[in-house]
Amino acid sequence: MGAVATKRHIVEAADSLFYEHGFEATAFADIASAIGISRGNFYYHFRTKDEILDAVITRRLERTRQLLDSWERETGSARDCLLSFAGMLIANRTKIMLYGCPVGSLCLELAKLDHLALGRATELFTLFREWLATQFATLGRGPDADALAMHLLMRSQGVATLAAALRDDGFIEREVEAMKAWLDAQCPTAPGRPVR
Amino acid sequence: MGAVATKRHIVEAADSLFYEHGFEATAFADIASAIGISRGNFYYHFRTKDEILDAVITRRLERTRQLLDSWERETGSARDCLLSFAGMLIANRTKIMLYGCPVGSLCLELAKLDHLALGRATELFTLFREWLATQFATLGRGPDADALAMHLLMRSQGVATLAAALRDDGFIEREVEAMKAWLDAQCPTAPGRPVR
DNA sequence: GTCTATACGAAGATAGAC
DNA sequence: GTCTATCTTCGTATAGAC
Repeated sequence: MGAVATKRHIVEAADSLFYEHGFEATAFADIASAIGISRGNFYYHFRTKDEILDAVITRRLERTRQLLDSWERETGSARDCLLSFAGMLIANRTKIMLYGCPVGSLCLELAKLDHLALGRATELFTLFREWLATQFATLGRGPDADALAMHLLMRSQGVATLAAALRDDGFIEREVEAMKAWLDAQCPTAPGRPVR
Repeated sequence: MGAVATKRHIVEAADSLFYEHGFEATAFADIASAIGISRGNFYYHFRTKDEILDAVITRRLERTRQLLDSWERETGSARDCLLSFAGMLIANRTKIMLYGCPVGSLCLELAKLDHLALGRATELFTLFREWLATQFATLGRGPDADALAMHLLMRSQGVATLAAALRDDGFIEREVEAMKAWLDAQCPTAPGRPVR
């Protein structure tokens, strides 16, 4: 197998395992056995575990950008973009009920470890934050755009954490509905919206 | 030093360290050096690390019950009780910005570790959930009491996680104000509330 | 009750053969 | 590039002296 392919396999497996079991709890042996290589082979591609973490965060940033781009391409309006964000909680609910949000849980773990990579992991939040703010600004909420983006991010984090703790999928559905109702109330130009 | 006192010191130190650095990342050596005993002395009081975790959760449950009781004693109404809950995010904001919520972050870590103690840690959420629901029921929101309690819990979790990731204390203040405004809108009998 | 000394295993990291 | 073998450190846990 080529070096590029193996390296990609390592990062893909590490990405999943860091999400499902945490960064610290994931050993090289776990990643190695998941993709069928030896532990020793690791160090040809990465010198330290921190380098793998950095590659995982970089991969997540790239994939998140692609996801946000696809939402913009595939939906007709900023309002639909915001609904796509809320829908992510439903689409990923099986894993969220088991492991929470991959971004939030990683940031929390790195914060407790006082790990230098926390800043890079937080970029994932910043990416969502600025994209969401852009959508709200498009909807005429320019002055409040960032606060509204943070509020929506906050709610997604709360739903993910509580769903993982209580293992309750009905809760996710109810809160996503409430989130969409809140979004409707924030979109002054949306059709069918009751005027305040 | 007496056995009871030493045992209490161990649990107190473990409680703090599990919160600040995580359960797995905290070694016996860390707890031992924090309270000035030897590692070996540990096993006179606890046989395994899991036993310490159990004692920590039990301690947190007891202290949470005391906290909720004190809120009921010291405030005049169910509405004030709910405001006390929201105020907890302000009172503990320094630590929340560094480590998130002690309940949510512990549950997330135990979920990823597939640890048996997750159920016990979740009891902490259940304790808050039922107490909050009781307050909402007192305010005449009986049919929605549990959903309202879950919504408030959800928001507290979202605020704590995002505050820890972004290390932003202004964000906590803004979201707590929004939380209080939401609470006002949920209290039909509260004085000064604008009627919908 | 608390200590020192130590056994044991797990995990990150390295060396060198193929 | 990938492997096996090995080094080293660390962390849980145990044994036994004081």
